[in-house]
Parts: sequence; structure tokens; C-alpha cells
Amino acid sequence: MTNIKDLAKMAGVSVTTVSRVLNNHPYVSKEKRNAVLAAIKESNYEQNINAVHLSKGKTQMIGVVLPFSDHPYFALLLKGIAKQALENNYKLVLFQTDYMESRELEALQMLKQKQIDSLIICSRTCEWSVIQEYLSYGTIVLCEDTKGKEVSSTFVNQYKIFKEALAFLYKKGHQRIGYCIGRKTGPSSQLRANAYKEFLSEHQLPYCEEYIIDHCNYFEDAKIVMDHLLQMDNRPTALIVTSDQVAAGIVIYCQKQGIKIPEELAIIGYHNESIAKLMEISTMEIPLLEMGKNLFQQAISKEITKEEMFFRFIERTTV
Amino acid sequence: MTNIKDLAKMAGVSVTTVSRVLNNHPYVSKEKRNAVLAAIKESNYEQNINAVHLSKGKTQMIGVVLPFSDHPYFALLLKGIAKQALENNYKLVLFQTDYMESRELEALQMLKQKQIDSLIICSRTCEWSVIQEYLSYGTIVLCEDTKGKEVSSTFVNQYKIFKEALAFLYKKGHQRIGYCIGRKTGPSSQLRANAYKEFLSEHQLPYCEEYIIDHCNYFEDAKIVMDHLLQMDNRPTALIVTSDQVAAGIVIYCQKQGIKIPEELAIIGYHNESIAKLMEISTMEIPLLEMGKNLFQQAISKEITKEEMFFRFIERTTV
DNA sequence: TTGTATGCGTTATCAT
DNA sequence: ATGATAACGCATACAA
Repeated sequence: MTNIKDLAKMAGVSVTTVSRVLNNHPYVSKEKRNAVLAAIKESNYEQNINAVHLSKGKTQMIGVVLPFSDHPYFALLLKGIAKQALENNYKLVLFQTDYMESRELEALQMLKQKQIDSLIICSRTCEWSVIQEYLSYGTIVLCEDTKGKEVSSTFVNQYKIFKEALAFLYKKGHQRIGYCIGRKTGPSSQLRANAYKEFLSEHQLPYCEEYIIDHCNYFEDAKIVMDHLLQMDNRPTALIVTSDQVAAGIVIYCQKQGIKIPEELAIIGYHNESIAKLMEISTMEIPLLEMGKNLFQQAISKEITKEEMFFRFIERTTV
Repeated sequence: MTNIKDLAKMAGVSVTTVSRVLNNHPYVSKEKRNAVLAAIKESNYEQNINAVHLSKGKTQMIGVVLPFSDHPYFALLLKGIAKQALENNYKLVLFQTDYMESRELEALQMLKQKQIDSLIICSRTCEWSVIQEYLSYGTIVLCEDTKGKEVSSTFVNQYKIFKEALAFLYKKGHQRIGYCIGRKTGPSSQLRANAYKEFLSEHQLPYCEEYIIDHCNYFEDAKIVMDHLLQMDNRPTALIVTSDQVAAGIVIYCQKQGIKIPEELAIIGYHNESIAKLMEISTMEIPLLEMGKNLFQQAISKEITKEEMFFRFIERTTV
């Protein structure tokens, strides 16, 4: 492996000069520049990027924390981030956490160790207080409403979305409304739970634990939902499902079981994933690609900003 | 930021000793070790990983090249890779190429620059000859049958899979068989095209350009397929679709259009994605998670190995 | 068991 | 415009 020193020798100049042409700095004569260029070509030279990183104290790499990459929500978010990273000449380091705190900590650790310049946490498991400790080591960006906190974030108003879905269903005459979520803990679910409880008390409806179904992430989780529903005495007439993928699964199951949608069970999905368009599932559209782009921009920006993205209810045939 | 030198001073030892306790080397007395540990705690010290990388010449990072992360095929592959990376304490750098050669070259470049120790190329765009040039800079792993070449690979026999799907359909009485692929170029499609042509000539069937539909990656691409199909005079009676996601889209479209499956159109999907189970789509199962794991292991292994994974036809209701 | 000295490959500072 | 040389922070061969 030839290095910058070798180049200097070959070209008959100093390492400084070599570094200058390598980094397109001014103040280097045409002759010397050409000499260096020739040496580079001849030696098949390549920068050792780790040395550059050490010297500069930056890596042009950004970490992305997400629970799993094979879920449309995160896959789309990631796609948006990746697109923007590419345009800005940054690399992405992926942390797939499965919602395990230890893995999120690893990512935070890498920020502290300077292996990544910033960290985008698409869905956090750690308490806010632990994330806070790492704020001084680099930019951290979250995908939730961070209110007065000292971090940038791009988010949608999960509370409002849920409220709107509930209101729509109520207006359609539904009184027994259930919902499916990915995990009970986590900031979004918290907001949804609040919205749900408020909705119930506003309309003096009873709270029914059974109506909340956890661990709904993939198509196949629809089976759990349906099994759960079918054994209930007084099952909900409508379901808010926080992922179109799961909503699609439920629709298909209902077809098999002969349960009419929306007459016997109304469904509102989330995100407006492509399956929702295809299957004509009513859904709360969330601009995931845009959010991904935004998250990335915030990751490389010096300023702390909070950007709320807009959602939109799309009425189709399942409600 | 306190560094190893500061620690040494604080603990009253040499940097070497500090380095030793940092790396859990033997030959350091309890007292000194404790002194160092205390200094670490007190100073809130953290290794600068870039310096470690430079010094060691390795980064414990592995690159992953794939066209897009929001496609079940690649998302699943990635999930398998990520799982294994985690267990082996490696980090993943993601290269989303959109099938653009320049982006694949960037990844190759990073290998050359030593930013990553190895590179896993899930789907390549570059010619083999250009990849070959980078072999000396680190381990490269491919996801295709690499025959006699000097690279490790984990793959399924795309030729055989396609042949088997065709044979099955033929046995069922189909003579006009079309197929949908993600892109016409690329190693897999080449093999499929060969299998297809051989199949046709074996059974003295006519080759019909129209029967091959390109750019089928997502649910929504099913629309293109159907539009294409519906305007044909003599459309195929069966379709091999190299992604269950697209297959699912086609099934749904057919339901809407009143086209009976499998009577009017038989369908064989690929991968046995979860949507295929749910919708009871016949499919060629491919162990993507396993392949991902395998790819990773090969990436960190010294030896060059080729591992063919087994596929399996799962007959359900669409054929 | 411990420490000294050197190397890793760059960039940045400061002369000239 | 050019070049010595000092960082950057750590690992390690070698010496003791």
C-alpha cells in the first residue's frame, strides 16, 4: 500500500503538497500538481480514510437506529434517509435494535467514540434521560415530538392522528373501537393511549382492555388479531391498525372468514403503504420518505429544529 | 476529550499499561489496573475508535450493497446479515444503489480505502471484471453462483428454480407461460432467461417477447403487469413472478377484474414472503434470512467458500 | 510486569 | 507557492 509519503518521494515534493492536491487546495503550481497526479496514477494510490478521520475528527458517517429493517414503516424511512445521505456524500451505519436497549446504547456509544458524526434514532427504546447524556458528543435526531428538549426532530402528531381516526369512526356510528399497535411502550403508543382514553371519556364509552392488541407489526400478525377478536363476546366494530401491512392482513383474513368489511368490521390503516392503495384500505397517510429526508438534513445541520409533518386521512373502502 | 495519554498521567502509569487494561491484556498488576480504571471513570474517558482503526488497519465494519432496502427480498436478506453482524460485534455500512453502478463503485472504493473490512454485494450492477480488481483490498461476498471465481458466495440455483416452476406449470397444462422480473440485466435474470428459452425449445413452444415483463418490484407494479396483460390478444395462462409482493398485487388485481385464479391465470411467486402465506400464493421458497446469515459469516471468514442454499416449491391455491 | 519509542497515514500550523 | 513538523489517539515491538 503506497501512502502519502511515498507519493511525495515519487513526485519529488513534500507531503504537504501532496495533501494539497489530494484535497484540491489552492497554492500549488501546475507542474507539481501534475507530478503528484502522475505519481498517484502510477502507484494506484488510495487514501487511507481512517487516517483522514483521525486527523479531521469526523467520519462523514451517520448512524441510523431502527428496530427492524423489514417493516415498511422503517424501510421507507430508511430509504428516504439513504437517498439524502447519498446526495450529501455521507455513509450510513445501520443499527437494527429489535427494540433492545443495549443495542441502542451501542449506537450512542459509537457517537461518543466519534465513529459517527450524528445519530438518527427512528424509534427509541432508551429513556430520554440516557439519550440526553450523549448530546454533547454529536448531533442526535429523533423521530418524535421532542417538545422543549434540546434535540432536532421530525415527527407527525401521533395524538392528533389517532384522535382524528377515532372521530371519523365515531361519526360513522362506531362505539366499540379497538386498535392494534407494534409495541405498548414507546412514545407513539403513549400518545395513542392518551388519545384513546380521552376519546372514550369524551363520549362516555367504556374502556375495554381487550380492544387493544399489541405486537402487530407484520402481515402474519393479523392472525393473532383475528384469533383474539373471534373469541370475544362483544368484539369491536372498528379497528385502527397502525400499519397498513397488518391492516391488509386483517382484510384478507376477514375475506376468508366471511366477515364483511366495512359492515361488520371497519378498518383504518396507517402510512398509506402501497398495499393500502392496492387493496383500497382507508388509511392515515404519513409522508415517510419525506420524513427520512428531513431527518437526515437535521442530522447534518448545526441548528436544532423541530419539524412537524402533515398527515392526511384517505378514505377508501374499508371504513 | 481526555485521551490515553491523559489517563496515563492521571493513573501514574505509561500509555502502554493503559492500553493493556483497555484491551484486557494480561501482565498488568491489580493496583495499576485499578488506578487506570479509576482514571477512566473519573475522566469519563472514551476511546477514539478512529485512532484504533488507523492503528489496527481494521474497522470491524462491513459494507452491504443492495439496490433498495424497502423490498422484502433485500429487507429480509439485510435482516439476516444484521442479526449476524450484531452477534459478531460488527457494524454495517449500508449502500443503497438503486442499481446504479457509480454507487456500487463507491462501496468498492470504501473497501479500498479500508473504511470497511469486507463487502457484501447482495445484487451487483458492475461487471465481474471490475469487482475483481478490488478483491485484493478485502473480502468480497456475492449473492450469486460465482462458479470458478475467487470470491465467496451464498446463492440459490436460479436456473433450477425457474426450470422447476416452468415444469410444474407445464405439467398442469400451461403452454403460454409468462414471467415478471425486477430487471432484465443482472445475473439472476440471465439465468432465468436461459432456463426459459431452454424450456420453450424443449417443448417446442414459441418465444414471445411480450410474455416477459420487466421492472416488477413492488405491489404497485402489479398494475403495469395487468395493464400489459389485458391488452394482449393471446395472453399467458400462467405467470412466474419473482417476488411474492408483486404476485400478491397481481392476485388482488385479478380479484377486482374478475379474473379467476388459477383457472384463468395461474401464478407462482418467489421467496415465500409472509404475504404469500397469508394470501395462499404458491411460491418458490428461498431461505433469505439464512442466506443473510451465511453471507455475513463468509464476509468475516478467511476462506473462500461457495454455499448453495436449497429452495422448495410450496403449492398453495394460485396454481 | 512495566515502560520507551515508533508507527499508522493524514491534516493543519507555521515558517519561509 | 512550498515544506518541515507537529498534532490526531492508539497499538505494539522491543527493551528492561
